Parts: sequence; C-alpha cells; structure tokens
Amino acid sequence: MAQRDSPAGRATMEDVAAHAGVSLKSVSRVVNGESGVSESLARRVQAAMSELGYRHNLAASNLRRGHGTASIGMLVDDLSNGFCSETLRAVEDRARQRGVVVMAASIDEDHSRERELVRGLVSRRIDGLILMPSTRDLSWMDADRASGLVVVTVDRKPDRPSIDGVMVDNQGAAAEAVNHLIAHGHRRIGFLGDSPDISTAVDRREGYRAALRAAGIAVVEVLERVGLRSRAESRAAALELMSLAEPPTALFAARNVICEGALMALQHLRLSAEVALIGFDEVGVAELVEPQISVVRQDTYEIGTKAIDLLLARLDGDDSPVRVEVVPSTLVARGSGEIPLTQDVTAPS
Amino acid sequence: MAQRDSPAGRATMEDVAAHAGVSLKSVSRVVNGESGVSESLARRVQAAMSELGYRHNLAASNLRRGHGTASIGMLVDDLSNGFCSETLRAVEDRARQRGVVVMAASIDEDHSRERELVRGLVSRRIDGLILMPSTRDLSWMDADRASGLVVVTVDRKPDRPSIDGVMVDNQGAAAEAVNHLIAHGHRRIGFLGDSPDISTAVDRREGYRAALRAAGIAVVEVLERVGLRSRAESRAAALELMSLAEPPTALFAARNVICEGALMALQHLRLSAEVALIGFDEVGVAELVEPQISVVRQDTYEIGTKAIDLLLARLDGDDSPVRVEVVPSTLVARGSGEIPLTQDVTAPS
DNA sequence: CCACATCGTGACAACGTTGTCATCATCTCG
DNA sequence: CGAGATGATGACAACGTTGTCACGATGTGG
Repeated sequence: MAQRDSPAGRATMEDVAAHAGVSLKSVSRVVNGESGVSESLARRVQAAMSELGYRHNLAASNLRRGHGTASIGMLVDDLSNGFCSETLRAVEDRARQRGVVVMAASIDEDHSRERELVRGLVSRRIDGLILMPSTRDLSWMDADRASGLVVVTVDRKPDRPSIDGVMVDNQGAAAEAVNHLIAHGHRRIGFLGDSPDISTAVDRREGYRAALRAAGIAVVEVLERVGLRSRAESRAAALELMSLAEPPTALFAARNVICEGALMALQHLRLSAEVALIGFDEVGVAELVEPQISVVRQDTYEIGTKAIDLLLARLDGDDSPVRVEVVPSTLVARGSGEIPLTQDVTAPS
Repeated sequence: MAQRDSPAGRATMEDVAAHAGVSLKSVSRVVNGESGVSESLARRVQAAMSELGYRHNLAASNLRRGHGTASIGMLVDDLSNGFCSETLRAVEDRARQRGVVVMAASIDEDHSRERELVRGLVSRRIDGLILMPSTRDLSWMDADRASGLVVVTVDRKPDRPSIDGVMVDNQGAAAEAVNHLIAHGHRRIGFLGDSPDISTAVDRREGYRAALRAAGIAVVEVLERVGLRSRAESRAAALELMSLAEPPTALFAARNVICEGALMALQHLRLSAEVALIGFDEVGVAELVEPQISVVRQDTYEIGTKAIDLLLARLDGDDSPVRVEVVPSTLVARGSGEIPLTQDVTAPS
C-alpha cells in the first residue's frame, strides 16, 4: 500500500523548525505545551505549524516515549450483530473520552482468524484488548499477556479463571427465564442455543436444565437444539421442534438471532399467540410484534462500559486479583413469555 | 496510561539478536523473510523469537520504512445503528483480507467530535478514512487531504464534489417509494425524516416531493416532519401526523429508526393494517410483523465493500478523477407498502 | 566586578526498526 | 595457485519524536 504522494508528504517537526527558524526541540516543546518557551517563539512555531499543516505523529512520539499507544483492540463475534455493536458502542464511547481509539474486528467464531487478528493488533502495540473469545481455551494468549497485553473478556468466560471478564450470570438468567415459563404451566420447553464451544451457550443450557430438574421435569434431549448460528438455522430448528409428535408448548431461545428465528417459525405456523417464547438478549423487534417478546435483557451499555473501565484500570496500574464482573440481567415480561399452557397444542392442520 | 510492567516488557529485535548470538540485522532479515539467510541462522533466530515471545513492532517498522500504517479509520454516525454496523462489518471484512485494521468510532452528528476524531486518527497516521460525514461542508479536512489523507465518504455526500463517495440514489429511491404509494391510490402521504444537515435526509425529502409534484399532488408542509433522531421522536411525530384533522393515509419513513418509530405509532393506534408504510433501510423487524414492512433496501454490504475498495485503490495509486459510486437500492414490497387507499381512515375511536 | 542562579534555547542520543554498504569467507575458473 | 565472483553476515545511519544535558544570556547578591 503506497503512501499517496502529495504536495510535500507530511510536514515533520524538522520542517516546522526550519520554516520557523528555530530548533527542532523547540517545536517539540511547543507541541507538547511544555513550559519555558517564550511567547514569541511559541507564536512563530504555531504559525509555521498551521502553514505547513503539521500533525503530530503519535507513532513516533510513543516509540520514543515508550508509552502505550492509546489504542485498544475489540474483537467480537460479529460487528453487525446488535449485541456486539452495542457493546462496542459503549466501549468506544468511554474510550473516546480518554483519547483512546478502538480497533474493531469480527471473529465469526473462527479460531484461527481470532489468533491472526490478535497478532495483527499486538504488532500494532495496542495497550489492551477487549475480547469476546470464540473458544474457551485462551492459553495461546499467555505469551502476549505475559509481555504486557492486558485482556478483558466480555460475554464469554475462558475456562481458566486468570483473565478479567465482564458478563451476565448466564446460567442464573436462563434458569430464571425457564422458571418463568414453568410458572406459567409449561413442562415441555424447547431449548434453542448456539455452539457448545461458547461458554455462554453452555451456561445457558445448563441453566435451562437446572431449572427443569429443580421443577422435577425430565430433561428431554430431543427438545434441545444447539449449534444454531443464524436466524435461518434457528427458524428451521424451531420448525422441527414444533413438528415433533409431542411438540414443546414453550421455547427458550438463548440468543438474539436465535430468538428471531424462533419467532419466524412460530409466526409461520401461526402459533406465536399459543406457544410461549422467551429470548436471550434484547431484540429490536421485541415491542413491535404481537404478542410482544419477553426476553432476558443484557445491559450492553453496562457490559461495555464495565469492560473498558476494568481495562483502563489495569492499564493505570491496578494489579488487584483477577476480577469477573457480573452485570445484572433483567427478565422483561412483555407477553410472549407469559402465554400460559393451554390444554391442546398441536402442529397446524 | 502506564504500560503494564511485566517480566521484561516486550522483547525487541536486539533482545532476540543477543539471545541468538547474531546481529540485529539478521533478526530483521528473518522476520521479514528476506532471502540470503542461512538455514541454521534462521533456525536459531526463530527459536530465540519464540522463547522471548518476540512480536514485530509495526509502528517502528512503518516509521523507518515510511510506509503507511496499514490501518484506516471509519467514522459513522452511530456504531450501534444497524446500517452503520453492517457497513462497518463489510469494510472490516475486506480490510482484514488485506491485513488492514479499522479504527471505528461514532460521531453522533456532533461536528466538533467529528473533527476531534479525525485529528486523533490523523495523529495515528491512518492511511485512509471512510467517513459518514455529519455535515456537508468538509473543507476543514482540506489540509489533511492535501497532506495525503485519502477520504471516501459513505451514505452522505459532501457539498463539494471533490471527495470520493459511495451511496445510493437517495432521491430516486425515495421517489420510487413514494410513487409506489401513489400507485396504490394514496394522495395524502406523510414524510418522516431526519436532520436537514444531512444530505441524505435532504435528498430523500426532495425525492418525496418530486414524486408528489410529478403526480400532481400538492406538497403539504404539515405532512412533513423532520429532524427526527430516534425511535421515540419518530413515534411521537407519527402520532402527531395521525391525529391531524386530515391525517395521511400513507407514511414514508426515511430512515431505519424512524420507520421503527412510525411502526410503533401505527401499532399503538391499531392502524398498521390500514395506513401504508414504507421505510428506508432494512429494519430487523420487517418480516416479523403483520403486515410485513415494505422498505427501500440499501445493500450495506455493497456500500461498505465498494467504499473500502475505492479507498484501497486510491492508496494503491489510482489517481483517476473523483468518483461517486451509486449503489442500486431495491424497493422490497412486503405488504405494508401495498396497503391500498381505503375510503375512510380516521383516528381510532 | 565576580560568582552564581535562572531562563530560554539547541545539540545529541535514543526509541525499534530497515536500507545501504562494507566485510569476510568460500567458491570458481584460468 | 591467485584473481574475481558469490553469498552470508554485520556496522551504521535514518525514520520522527522526546529526554538529557549543555550552552549563552541575563539577573542577583556579596
């Protein structure tokens, strides 16, 4: 990638110094607002800077100073997913306040891409990384962390508890949702979830099962569909569940896109008013369909904000023990999750 | 922001060289895969690198080489907005293929923040910038562009045609949507749009008006509500429109969040099956409500991809004349836009 | 009037890397 | 066997910036 050749490239401090007839170091002093610079010299330098369109080169400055780069990385599953983009938004908001830029990228649950991306970010000497890991084994990052890379995970937790993280109580929240369904009379409750590689998916299923067991309801594997990675896959899985000889009377959809897929299936079957549905993650559509969709809401703003605050604290020298912050989640009852068990639910004629 | 102190900080090439008992330059050769390095030396260096956890420092490398930084900036209105996050996703996808990282941030239609953000990115010597400008006057970027910053705008176009851009034919697409409503018999068509600071908003309103005029329908200002910046504002505006003595029989909502707000209003009034509605931008909810929402779909993937391809081409030296790429948009008829004019539409009892 | 502190300014090295050139050992050919 | 070619390796400067120190001019007190 060739640097675009332009009138004079970029002006350096040396150019400014020559233009103003002062020494390079004096320009540096002015740029950094150091004291002990005379009024007149400062003015001359300022003038030269704006005439030449001088822009401070942070890369060179940081190299010399040995500082960090005031940049962090944020790797999420998919930037176009609402949960990810909202969390990024929260991170970026706080980062901007601190003059930190965020390099963002999508992992797409591809482990090797995840490693490549981290490598690229480390080469650029990010100060820290906020990571939604695609896998539970993060030992491959040990070397980088040992060399000073500060990592905070969001949403998902690694299997070894040596990394800071911010997430909701996935198991508890899932259990709460399922208990809610049970309280409305349901006993055949379907589970739609994503890949078991992801701690979140595992925890939510565990919560689902725990709630069933606590209520004395047998866990029936045929009612569980996992590994769903898109609306379409989830829609298909939900259709399958509903066409069982004994279909579920309620569905728990463990992620935003999965919930949307499940809703599409129920609408297609014209069962959205009969089969209860609770989703995990807020979905844009929740309040716009009838019945409105009940969900476990994760506070993405809080998750993102807590993650970057934790990261910045570590960068500022906080060396307290590893911290996993649990952000409260909320069961938002809007209708779909409160559909009671009716006597007779069958597949559509 | 203090660099986290760690076992030994980061290993440099000099450390590796000492550890392997070779010269610094030899390490450089191995790292860059240059030819003319003996098998045995290469092996020794490789070993030393992995023992010390060496990571190449791109900042220093780029400084010396005088290259670009293989990083670009992307500034959009709001990263948590679906249109923005999807476009970013497309940009980032292609960027990753090229080993380029993307620094992303939200402008929130705040001009001064926009300038600050650009300043920060330029200090970090991004090679290029993809910008969804908050304002039509981009002359404040002239100095940076003259010094080599390559800029491509997306979604919105600046008032002077000296900057590359990628966008849909907003006026034409809006006119098409309004014509569609007119073809279904509507003559009182409400317009809901965002701030007139934004070229997109202006163009869409212009398209709306042009379609009306072409059909011999008078433009009635009371049916136009602009400056809407959220679902809530849009919902309120739509409620206002519908409570006019002579309410519109169809609505054209010129942006995704505005469309969602309008839909909320219609649902609240139980008019969603009677009042026609066409949105601009795909909305997640479109296929999940009844009737499904007709929209003008912008191909975000195409917009993002074209934008970064254009940017990369410029960085590769393409100095052809300024280009504004117009990405086709599609009117997706799903039901809400095909609701015909009925004799009698009044506010709900 | 001299010793000394103070103040503004500049020369120079260094951050981690790479391009250029020099060095040295080995090989080939007449 | 010696001249010249070849190939591997290293010394050194430079990228744009900042920390350290030194310099010269001015002011102060004995």
